[in-house]
Amino acid sequence: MKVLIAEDDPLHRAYLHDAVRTALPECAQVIEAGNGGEAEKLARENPAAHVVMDLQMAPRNGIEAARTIWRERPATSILFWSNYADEAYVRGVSRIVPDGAAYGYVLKSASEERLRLALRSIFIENQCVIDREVRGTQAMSLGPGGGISDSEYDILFDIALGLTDRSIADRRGLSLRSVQNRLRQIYEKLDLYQSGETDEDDARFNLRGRAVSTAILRKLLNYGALERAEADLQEWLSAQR
Amino acid sequence: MKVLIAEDDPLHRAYLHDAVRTALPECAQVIEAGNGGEAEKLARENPAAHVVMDLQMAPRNGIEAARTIWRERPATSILFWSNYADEAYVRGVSRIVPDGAAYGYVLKSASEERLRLALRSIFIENQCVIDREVRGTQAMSLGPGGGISDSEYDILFDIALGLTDRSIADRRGLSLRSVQNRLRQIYEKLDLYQSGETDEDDARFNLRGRAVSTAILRKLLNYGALERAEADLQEWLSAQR
DNA sequence: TGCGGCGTTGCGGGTTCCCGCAGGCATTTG
DNA sequence: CAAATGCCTGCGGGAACCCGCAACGCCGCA
Repeated sequence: MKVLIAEDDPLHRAYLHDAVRTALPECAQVIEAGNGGEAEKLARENPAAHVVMDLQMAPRNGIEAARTIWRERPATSILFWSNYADEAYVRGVSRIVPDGAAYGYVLKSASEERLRLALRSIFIENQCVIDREVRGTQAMSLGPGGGISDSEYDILFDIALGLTDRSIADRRGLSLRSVQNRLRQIYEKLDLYQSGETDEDDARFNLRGRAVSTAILRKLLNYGALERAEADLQEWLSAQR
Repeated sequence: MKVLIAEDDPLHRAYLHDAVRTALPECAQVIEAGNGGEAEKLARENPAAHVVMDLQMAPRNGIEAARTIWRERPATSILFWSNYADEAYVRGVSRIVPDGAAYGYVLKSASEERLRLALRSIFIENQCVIDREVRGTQAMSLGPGGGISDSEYDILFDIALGLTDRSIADRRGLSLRSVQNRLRQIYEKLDLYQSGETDEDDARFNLRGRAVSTAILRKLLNYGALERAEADLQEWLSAQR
């Protein structure tokens, strides 16, 4: 058994290396990568390796790396090891995991015990392991209240990227009016209709912009997700002309 | 001499503790805090302590903690130790440092040698030390090209928060038209007028939203900065009625 | 004293955004 | 089959946004 570690912080990398060694004595080799690009290369060279992946790395982050690894080898087991349980990360991961692949999501704040347990569950038992707090944010996004559907999520990205209603309609294959309806639903779910509606001096906020800022503050959006969305957008733009 | 360490990651905290011990043998006591709130409390209890501060912490980040510490003791020496040289962080720090205070900004990716040197320079020689890459982003923001002035920066936050032109005018004490002029300058400096102006099919982008997304992608804005801006905004809103 | 640059403000317009209203189509339910 | 529900679409209008143009005050400079 081989394990590939992708993590840019040397301290955390060493810690991980140690945890893998003690949790998986049957592991013959531990390979280390310092960013997403390296991880993809090393995964290609070691086709049987399991992967432990940090999410925030530069210049190529964990989600992009995982996407290309899974594209080449859909059966790979990947354990994501992240600082945060933000919805943007959780959605980003759950949206790229192939059917049948085993994966896990544990927080860096978890105890070493939990980390070791997750390593064994995923790489030996081939079982999915999701950290408790992460499940919490997952449940919240599926609940009836603030739950934003996938299609709404897409359009949230579009306005976060600064696209026009017209462009969104083109891109998503909808009419202009439908885009606006979806926007309205998003505003609704983001609770933008309850601030400053005391008497008549509303109009404090531009709904479009306010949606983006509250999405960021609620961690539905973050830098990495926006970066990926921007890359997709550029790709679509150049395919357009 | 006492040194207060504020850093939420245990691994990094231990590393820092070690570095302080070896760089400053004359240091009698090293105090550790796990987040910004703790740091403020411990700084209050140890009025003579120098401070080493991580920027990204939860629930209270390094900039807020530094702000209150400096408000109570403007002469405190603070060394910021951060993962990133983003303009949002650099501006956030340089905007709160009091006159005459010694401070430093060192990246976590710097060698331990550099870290030790910075520790001695700031806490013993009372000298400012700014990491090379950080100076780079500082210079870029002051240069003639993409340099965004402070007043423009304020308004960039306002649109990122989703405020209306009218509200921005009220808040900043400007006329509506002046706000729009400043917005135009921001769009100019963000290079929003060069994408998709090939023939006539422009209008791909909503300038207002596009400004926010490119500001985030260029790291002029980030979560922490937006969070602080939102808090300021709420304060102003409640002072308004 | 006069001149030119800079920032601010007002006016008017074209465009986009936000939304109420109503009609069309598919699926579900009694 | 009829009614109901949900989603998409078009129309129209009021508000906000983006901007060209022009006037005014302020400051530095010859």
